[in-house]
Amino acid sequence: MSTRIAKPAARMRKQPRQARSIATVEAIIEAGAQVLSELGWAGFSTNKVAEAAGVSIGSLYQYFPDKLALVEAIRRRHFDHVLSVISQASAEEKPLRQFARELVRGMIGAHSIHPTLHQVLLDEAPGDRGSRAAHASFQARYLEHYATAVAQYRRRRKDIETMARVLSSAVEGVIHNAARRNMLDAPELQKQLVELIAAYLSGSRAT
Amino acid sequence: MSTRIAKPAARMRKQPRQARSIATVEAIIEAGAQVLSELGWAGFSTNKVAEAAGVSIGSLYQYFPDKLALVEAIRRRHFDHVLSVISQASAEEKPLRQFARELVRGMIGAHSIHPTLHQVLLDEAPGDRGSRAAHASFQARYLEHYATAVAQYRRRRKDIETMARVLSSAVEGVIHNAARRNMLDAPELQKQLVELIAAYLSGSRAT
DNA sequence: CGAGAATATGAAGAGGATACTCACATTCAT
DNA sequence: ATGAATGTGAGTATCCTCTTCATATTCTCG
Repeated sequence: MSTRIAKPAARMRKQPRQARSIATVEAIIEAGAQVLSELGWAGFSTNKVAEAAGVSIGSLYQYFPDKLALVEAIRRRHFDHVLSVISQASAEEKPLRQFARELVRGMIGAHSIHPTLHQVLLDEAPGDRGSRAAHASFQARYLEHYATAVAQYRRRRKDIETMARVLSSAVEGVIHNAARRNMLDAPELQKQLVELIAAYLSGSRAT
Repeated sequence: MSTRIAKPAARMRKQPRQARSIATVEAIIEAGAQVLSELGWAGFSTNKVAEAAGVSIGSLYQYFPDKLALVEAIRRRHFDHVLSVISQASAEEKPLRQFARELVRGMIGAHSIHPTLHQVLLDEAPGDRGSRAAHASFQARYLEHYATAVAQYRRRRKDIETMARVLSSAVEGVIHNAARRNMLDAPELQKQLVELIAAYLSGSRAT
């Protein structure tokens, strides 16, 4: 923990001071995540978010200077969540299969509320201005957690970074796909995903 | 009427009869794929496509009755391509690693021109009424090819369908992710993807 | 050649969203 | 009670969008 960046609290026009406004801001972010997940970036409009939050459009602009600041807040919250999940799964040393199980369980949990939010945030929603740095930082820390896990079960020092990339995107691909088909809860799918991770990390001797 | 449309190659307002118009239609579809891949569904407008194709907007509507018919044509062409790649890789019986290598090579080839087209087509672009059936048919045949490959290298009959789903979405996830970062050509990534497939299909003996 | 069919053009219409503001109302803390 | 914090939503201005149509160009074929 070298660079301790205290929460810049996201670009806000005004800081909510009372409990009422804190709840409002929270409702807006939550509704924003929902709209983004369900309608995608193309259907993400400030008016729609305000309506979904049960709040007037004016209230939204009371705290978020513009649309992008809102996306930024949503992104931050979601990424923090995902990061904590991975961080926990790869925390202590533990048997490979246990790591895989915890990772899968956590990732599924992180995606089951807003199933496609993650992909929309990564693929569709534009990131610009000051968010580029934060975004890169998230990606780096995200991969780093995977890398430490990979390093733990794999000897070769060489391809660890590439393996982390491959593993993380494979896991995301499976979860994203399952989310689209409402199959996130299917236990046999979860089991097979665990198998995939374990098989890859333990290596194969196949012909 | 006896206007029997043998194979509605796509819902077209007019059939191109001369070489010139065939080239125009081709240019429109190609430009459409490009725009869709680069700007996503949100940035996919008929005017933009026409401009990218070096053709007037009028020409576009000469052959495609509306926007959706154009997406449909793009989708059809791309899916046909992908299907042929997988079909070829899983055709004859061959050693596991060879299958994996051919699959990876083919999938990367199919994505290297319009890197994110596949995902946009699956996730963002809406499917109109008539395309639902075609879309489902594609998904079924797509999975079936994976399933035959899985069945070939795996004994257990039980989870084959689930395994096919997991494998296909994992491969897509890795490729999609690599495409976003312009890393589709990185040989170590290709190699690791092959490893992932081989490891999963040959099973693990991990603790 | 020349007539009619095929193909190409792009300005313009009609419409719908959209992000965002502002003048004012309500509720809070002290 | 009084000012600060919070909430409202009709309205504005702008930007695009899809699609048409009357016209111009190019081709085919007898």
